[in-house]
Amino acid sequence: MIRPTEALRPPTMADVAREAGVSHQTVSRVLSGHPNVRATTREQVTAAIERLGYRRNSAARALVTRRSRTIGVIAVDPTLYGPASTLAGLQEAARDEGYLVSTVTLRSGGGHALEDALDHLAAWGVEGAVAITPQRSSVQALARLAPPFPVVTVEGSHGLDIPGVSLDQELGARLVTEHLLATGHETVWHVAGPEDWLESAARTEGWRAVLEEHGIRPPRVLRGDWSPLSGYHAGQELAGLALAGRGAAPVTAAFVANDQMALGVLRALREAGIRTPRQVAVAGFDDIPEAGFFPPPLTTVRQDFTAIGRRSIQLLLEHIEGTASGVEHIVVEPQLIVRASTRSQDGA
Amino acid sequence: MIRPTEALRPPTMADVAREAGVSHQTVSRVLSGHPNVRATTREQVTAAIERLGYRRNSAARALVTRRSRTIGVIAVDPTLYGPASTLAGLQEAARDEGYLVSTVTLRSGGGHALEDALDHLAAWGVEGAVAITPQRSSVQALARLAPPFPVVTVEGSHGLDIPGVSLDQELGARLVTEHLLATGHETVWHVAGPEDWLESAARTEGWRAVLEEHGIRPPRVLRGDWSPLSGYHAGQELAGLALAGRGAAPVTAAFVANDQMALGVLRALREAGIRTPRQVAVAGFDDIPEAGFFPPPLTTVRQDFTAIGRRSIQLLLEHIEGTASGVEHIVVEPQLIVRASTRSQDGA
DNA sequence: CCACCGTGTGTGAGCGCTAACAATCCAGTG
DNA sequence: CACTGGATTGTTAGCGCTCACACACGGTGG
Repeated sequence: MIRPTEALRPPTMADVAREAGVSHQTVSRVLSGHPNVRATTREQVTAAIERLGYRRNSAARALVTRRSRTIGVIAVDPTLYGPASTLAGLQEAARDEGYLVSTVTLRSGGGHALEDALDHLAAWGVEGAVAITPQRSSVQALARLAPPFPVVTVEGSHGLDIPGVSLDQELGARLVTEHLLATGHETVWHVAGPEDWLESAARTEGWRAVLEEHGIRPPRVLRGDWSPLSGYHAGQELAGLALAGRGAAPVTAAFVANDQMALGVLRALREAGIRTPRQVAVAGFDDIPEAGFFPPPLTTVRQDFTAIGRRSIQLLLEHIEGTASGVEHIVVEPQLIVRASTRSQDGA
Repeated sequence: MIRPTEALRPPTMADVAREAGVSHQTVSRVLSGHPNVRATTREQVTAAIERLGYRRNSAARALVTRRSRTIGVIAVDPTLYGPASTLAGLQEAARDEGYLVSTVTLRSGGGHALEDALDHLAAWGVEGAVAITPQRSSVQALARLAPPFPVVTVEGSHGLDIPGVSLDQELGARLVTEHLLATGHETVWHVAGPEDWLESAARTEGWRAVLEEHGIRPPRVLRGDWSPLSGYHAGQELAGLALAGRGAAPVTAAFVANDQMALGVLRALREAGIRTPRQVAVAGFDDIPEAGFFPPPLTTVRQDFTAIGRRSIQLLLEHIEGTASGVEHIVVEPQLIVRASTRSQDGA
């Protein structure tokens, strides 16, 4: 049965010292791998530790060293695939570095919630924090708050004076858009994410830039909230435009800002009797595990979330150790994954 | 710019005491809401705290109170929708109770990884932990390990001597199976999850029980690994059976153990030219956000992950406070969500 | 008028650890 | 053979906080 060990208080360093017949300082030295300890002494101490089941008290250590060896993570919606994957990458990286990761999830993205979260982390003495705050408002709040420890952002440092790691969203969007144009489409429609999200803005920007470079006037941007339902609504609108004939730009290709919305778009098109990719090609962003099994399998942009997590921990540690070189922005490259939803264009 | 405050060490309680012209103990009393402090004194102290930007040092507090006010969470694959949602629920609940949540993710589910994770948490002095370890092997390892703090499981306490919270998986499976039979199917096929997962076993059990209660001999169980791809393979097998004609039990309905695999099954059926639900009805489990937009929208079982998270924190705190009444198993009820993938059976 | 009590406040000890310094030992050196 | 210096170990002083206790004060009751 799993219970706390008897109310006996756990052994202290002094207990180990007594058991091993040395001073507590020697125990401390053994534990921290100090070189100047005779091998035999070291063994005695190790044996005593083993025998007593001793474990260093992290609170006492933190008190005297002023280092909690804990870092905080602030995540907005860890239910979404992206944040969840980043989180997982972060955890692993931090643990490898000997840090404990404490996570705080934000109910809403509001500036006040973020302040509370930072407070919560500060109260527990984290040495630094990673903020997975892809909303513009959150990042601005972060820049304003100036917490008592270094903060690194994930997907949020654009143009602000905060170090961070992000995927090259714009490049991802460019890859998709170029791909669609190369497949023979006259133009590419776009279903964007929420306006407040930096990722969303960057994706829209990449899409727009490519079209303009090709001398194409970008069609009106449709907008969703990342959810499949919002994609569905956008899809209905696209379907209407596609069927209405050539009012404006022809609807033969759409770049949807994430895979979940793309699923909704696909559904709406199908319901309207529009075939994908024959009549309208659709591409997404994220490469969620389901994407390869959508009807049809979705062309999308893969993000290396593990790398992002790892890099951000690395960057944060540099700031904690004070070895950071200014305000750095690390950019991770995305990868285009071409699947059936954009293949074999009708008129190509 | 976000940086640690100057190398000046942060103010201590003694600083506040001096500033307010009282003793450090009075400051402590104010901070912990002790009643016997004169109102004017309290105000002076509060003002001094404000002025200095003072903050209690949690390490010092933890050292003397022997309470870290931190709880650990061990999660297996926080990328999956279920664990991620549970995690989110946990976080919120814990924070409301004034606890910090430290998460450790398990690379693999192996017993050794779990031991490492517990060690990691123990090293930081968590007061208790929630283990989201839906695999049988993990739970068994947990039962064997007996860590120095209370542990509560989520989806893992079945039959073992560990308190825990779980969804009534069996009931969920029963609801689905009953629903499919009620729609007129002669029998229901089943695509199970990995054998090692308790959730998978319970779902299979519920399905089997219902069939047997109806005097139906359960068909052979197909098995996947929760991924869409494995569902796709299972779907191909089902499609083969469906088209081969009536060798054994007719394939007109399938209960797939999670939504992601169900997506794969749907795809395989579609590719084989089998219509859903007209020829084969399909139901899933989890109600991931995408489920309502599958082709066709998926009948599934919804789990209230937030409730599960909340209840498990509650249970854990009871064990930490010592007010727990034995080894309790809390069961949360699932909800059947009927959508198009099982509606309008051909022969009904 | 003094023992008694409750309220408000201060004092001292110590939580378990690390860092700085002091002490000891022993080999090598002039 | 005292003398130096590195290796090894011990001693002491806190880190910042809470707990237990002591103390001061005014009001009661006998």
